[in-house]
Amino acid sequence: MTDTRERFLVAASKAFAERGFYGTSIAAIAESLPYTKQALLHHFGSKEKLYGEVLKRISDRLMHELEAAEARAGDSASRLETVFVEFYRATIEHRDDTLLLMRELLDNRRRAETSRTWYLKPFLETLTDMVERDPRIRFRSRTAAFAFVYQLLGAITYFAVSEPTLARMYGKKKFAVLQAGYESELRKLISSRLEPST
Amino acid sequence: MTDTRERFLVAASKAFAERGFYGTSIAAIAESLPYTKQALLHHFGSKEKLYGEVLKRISDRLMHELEAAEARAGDSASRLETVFVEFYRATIEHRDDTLLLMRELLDNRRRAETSRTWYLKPFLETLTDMVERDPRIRFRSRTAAFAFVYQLLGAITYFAVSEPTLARMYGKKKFAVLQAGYESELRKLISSRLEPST
DNA sequence: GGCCTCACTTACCGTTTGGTAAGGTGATTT
DNA sequence: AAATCACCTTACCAAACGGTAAGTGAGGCC
Repeated sequence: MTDTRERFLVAASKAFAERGFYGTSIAAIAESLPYTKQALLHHFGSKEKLYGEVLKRISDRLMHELEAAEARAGDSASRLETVFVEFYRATIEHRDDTLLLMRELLDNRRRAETSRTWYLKPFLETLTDMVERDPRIRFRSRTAAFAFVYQLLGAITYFAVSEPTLARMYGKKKFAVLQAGYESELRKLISSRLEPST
Repeated sequence: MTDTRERFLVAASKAFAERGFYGTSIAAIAESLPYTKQALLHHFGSKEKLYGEVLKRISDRLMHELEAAEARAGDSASRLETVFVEFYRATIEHRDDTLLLMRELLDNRRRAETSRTWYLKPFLETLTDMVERDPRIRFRSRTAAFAFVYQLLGAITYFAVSEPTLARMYGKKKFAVLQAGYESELRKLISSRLEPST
C-alpha cells in the first residue's frame, strides 16, 4: 500500500516544520508511527530524498491552490484582494507547511545546489502578472510590481509564522482578536496601495 | 581577555544564522577560529548558553538602533517612513542577525520556555505607538495599528531573508535592481496606507 | 509447491554530537 | 616562594546520528 508512504510524508512534514531538517531524525519520524527507521528508509531511500518529497508535495499544493483562487476570483474589481486573502487563509490553514517553506528559505543558501528553489518562481510570476494587469494602478516597472507582491507575501507569511510567539506574548485571546482582524487589514493594505491618493 | 569571548560570539552568530542551532556544532564554531571546542565550552558552559548570549547581543542592538532611529526621525511628516526605512537598512546590513531571529521565531514554539521571546515586545509596542500617533490616519483600534506594524515588519524581514533565493532565481544583477528599488517601494506602501484615497 | 516481490525488521557500523575530567601554562596575588 | 587564577589543551565518553546488510514473512503468480 502507498498508505504507509502517505503517513510517513504527513509525519515528516510536521516534524520538519517543527524542528527543521537537522533537528529532525528519521528515527523520530518513524517512531511517531508504528514503524522503525528502516521502514522509512525502505520507502524513501534517504533523509534528503524524503525531505525533497515533502517539499514537492507542498509546492504542488501551493500551485494548485493559486490556480483555483485565480479562477474563483474571476474578473471582479477586487480580484487581487481576493487572491491574496485566499492565500492568507491557506497559509494559516497549513501553518506547518508555511513554517517548512520559511525554513527552506533560510537553509537553501547551503543545501540548494538543485533547482528546489524554483518551485516559488511560477508562483511569484503569476502573482506579478496579476498585479500588473490590475486597472487601478500602473506600476512604473515590473520590478516595482514584483516588489509589491513580495511585500504582501512577507506580510502574510511572517504573521502566520509568528503565531506561537505572538500568542504567548499577548495571550491567546488577544491574539485571536488580532488574527481575526488581520485579514481585513491586509485587504486595506492592498487596496490603499492600488488606489493611491496623490 | 574578553577578546576571545567576543570572537566566539561573532563566529557563533554567523554559524547559527547560516545553519541553525541544530545544524551547527560547537566544534565547527571553534575550528573557524584557532581554538578547540573546549575553549568555547570554557567560556560559555554549554551550547544553549552560547546561543542565548548570541541572541541577547542581537536584541540589545535592535533596541538600541530603534531608539536612535526614533530620535533621528524627530517630528517630521514622514517620520514613520524614515523609521521603517532605517529599520529596513539595518535589516539588510545585519542580514545574518535577521536570519537568526527568523530561525528563532520558527524554533521557539519548542525551545522557548523562557522569556527569550519578549525581546521583541518593547520593539513592537514602540512602533505601534508611533503609528497611532501619526496624524495622517486614525486606526480604528490599537489592534489595527499593530497589524499594520506587523505587515511592514513582515514585508521587510521576509524580503531580507529571501536574498540568497531571489539572487539565485533571477541572477545577481536583477536582484541588485530589485533591492535598490525595494526601499522606495516600501516608502510607498507606508504612505499610501496612511493617506487613504477614500 | 516453488519462486519472486514487497513491506518491513533486527543487527550492526562508522561518524559526529555535546559534554566531562584532568592537566598544563603563564600571569597575578599573597 | 607558594598558591590561586584565567585560559586553553588533550583524552575520553555515552548517546544519537544516517545508513548498510541481511534477513523474515506474507501474497501473488506460474
